Amino acid sequence: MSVVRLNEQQSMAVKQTSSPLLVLAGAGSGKTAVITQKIVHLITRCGYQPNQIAAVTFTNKAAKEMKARVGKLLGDSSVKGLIVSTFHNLGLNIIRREHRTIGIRQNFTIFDDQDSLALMRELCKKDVDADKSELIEILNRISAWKNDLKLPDQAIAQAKDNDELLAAKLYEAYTRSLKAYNAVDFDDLILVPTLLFQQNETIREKWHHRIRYLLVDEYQDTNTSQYELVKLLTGKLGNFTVVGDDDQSIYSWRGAQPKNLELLQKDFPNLKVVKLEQNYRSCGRILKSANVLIANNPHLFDKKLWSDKNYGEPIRVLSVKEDNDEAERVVNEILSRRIKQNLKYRDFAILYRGNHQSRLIERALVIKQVPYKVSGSTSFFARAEIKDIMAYLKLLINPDDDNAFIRIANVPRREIGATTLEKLGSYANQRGIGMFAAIFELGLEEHLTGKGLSAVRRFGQLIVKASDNLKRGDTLAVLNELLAYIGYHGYLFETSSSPKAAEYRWSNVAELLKWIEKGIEDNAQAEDPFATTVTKICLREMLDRNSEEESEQNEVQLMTLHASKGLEFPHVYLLGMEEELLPHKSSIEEDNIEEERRLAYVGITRAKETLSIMVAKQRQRYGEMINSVPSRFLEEMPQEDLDWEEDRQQLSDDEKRERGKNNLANLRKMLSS
DNA sequence: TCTGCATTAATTTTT
DNA sequence: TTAATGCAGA
Repeated sequence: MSVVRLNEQQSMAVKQTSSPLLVLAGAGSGKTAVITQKIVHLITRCGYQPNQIAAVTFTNKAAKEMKARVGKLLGDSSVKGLIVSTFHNLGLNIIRREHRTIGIRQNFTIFDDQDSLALMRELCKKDVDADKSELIEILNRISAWKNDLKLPDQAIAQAKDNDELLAAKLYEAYTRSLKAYNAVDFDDLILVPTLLFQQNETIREKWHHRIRYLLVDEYQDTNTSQYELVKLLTGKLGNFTVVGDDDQSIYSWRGAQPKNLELLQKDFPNLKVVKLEQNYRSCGRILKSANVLIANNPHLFDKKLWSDKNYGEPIRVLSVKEDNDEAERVVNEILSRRIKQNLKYRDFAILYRGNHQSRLIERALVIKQVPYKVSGSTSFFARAEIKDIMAYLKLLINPDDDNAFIRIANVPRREIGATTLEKLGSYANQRGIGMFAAIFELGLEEHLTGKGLSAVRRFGQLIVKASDNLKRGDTLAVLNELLAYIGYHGYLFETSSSPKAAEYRWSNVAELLKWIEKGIEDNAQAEDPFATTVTKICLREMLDRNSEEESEQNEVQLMTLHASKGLEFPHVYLLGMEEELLPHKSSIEEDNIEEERRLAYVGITRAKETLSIMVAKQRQRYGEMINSVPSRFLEEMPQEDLDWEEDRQQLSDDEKRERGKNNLANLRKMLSS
């Protein structure tokens, strides 16, 4: 690894440091190698100190991998101070350092979307009658405004209709609540630093000084506020390298603006552009199919990916009767190919459009006792028991977090009902303080009667005591003691449908505690290791923990197409290549086929050696079977490279004849080409 | 205030 | 089909 031969373009990309640089890096063209080599180059050849360089990615996984690679090249000790983090993490660090100027108190909470939803529900409770999907709709609008650097007053002023005006007003209220709770949401992690840099030249200069060179991975995924942050961080000098591929832009729903690639040329006239077009990952046929497919999309930049690897096996299209068969077929395939071709479980990846699709596959894998790993699923954090415990942790760190307070004041039941909370809330509101702080105010006694008051005060003391203990004792011991004291284990048994379910939920809690233990160890040098750990968990930074251990693990990889970006696998199974699934129904309705095509492109280009595409004729949806049609993307792919294979037993004679014809046609095409 | 039953919505992707 | 939500009654 330490001796990496770069091709001409890669080498140009690494050595170009005098002007801003855009690297257009096709799938599998070695962009991570370029970024890591460039960091090395900057440090060893250009006189940069490691702590003057920042490399920004979008996922924790990518950041972790990049850090490990650079560490390997230079030695872990000599990259001290080098920033390799996600956009959100970088923003978090800026907010932490500058919290005073921003007007946020230390130990602020990070709201994940579950928290935001709970808050929005609370805000709507009073006068707006909205169900969950409407709340999410409003939150999405707010998120879009934030990503577009629009503040509440602008949103209100520019509202086009009543719906929008309502959302804009809720945006204002939401922002005020976050402020009061001493909390920020995911979008704020970018928005707040960007606004700060826009408004405060001194601080901007300070960070210019701190970060002299910036590298951005997956640049096509940046949204408006992220691009603005990049510009503010690098200033007019434009000491940056951004790497991106418009064909792999799959996050427009999150505000990503692939046109930021073009904007760069306008904003930085001295921008240099380097294209990486040699693919080192996939065999020729897979690459060709991907190219042919993506040629159906319009392009910002021309790019011709090529490979000098061998052509490889045909791409198999496995057509099965229904989704159950799909799962069974894939698992059987993996089992037999593993034996026949002497492969490891981890050589296989199963990719799909939506998280729910993993369920059937998981079941089949469990039955056949195949070890597997589902990655990128955030469902862990959606679990009630995890949300409960996280709320306790957040409240311990930030007593102003009313959101957390409301969630757990009565969990487990301690006779603090809705009415009591309501009264406490309005009192706190009127006094302009947090609910937790309000508990101890004498004035509260006028608003709450004996029973409610004592229940609330008991709860307050519980938190105060635990918080005091945390300052002294061993964190984990204190947390365990707290859980034992509130009887959370017992509570799970009372509220679960079966003891088995309760045990499972408790094991989730135990898992969370294990993460915290590990986090505290890893961040022992931090000012507040416990708070740091909780923050990292909020940012999902510990989702795929101990990546080194993990790479030793031998498990079939399951993930969504989105989660697969940036990864590669020898053998890939692409599930559900059907209309309404890929492209997804809602994308068809919204006429956003191009992004779905890119998603398919990403999936196909993950494969190094073989690709198998699954198509089911019927699929269960909301409990009833519906017929499905092969995806239009299959038609767009080069037919001579596809090998259709029907499930033999389920073939009618007609279908067999049809298949034969097709195969013959394919064979002819192959011979003639 | 809590429990149990009935009704209904969900399946796009994530830091 | 499953999971979450809402309502009625104790």
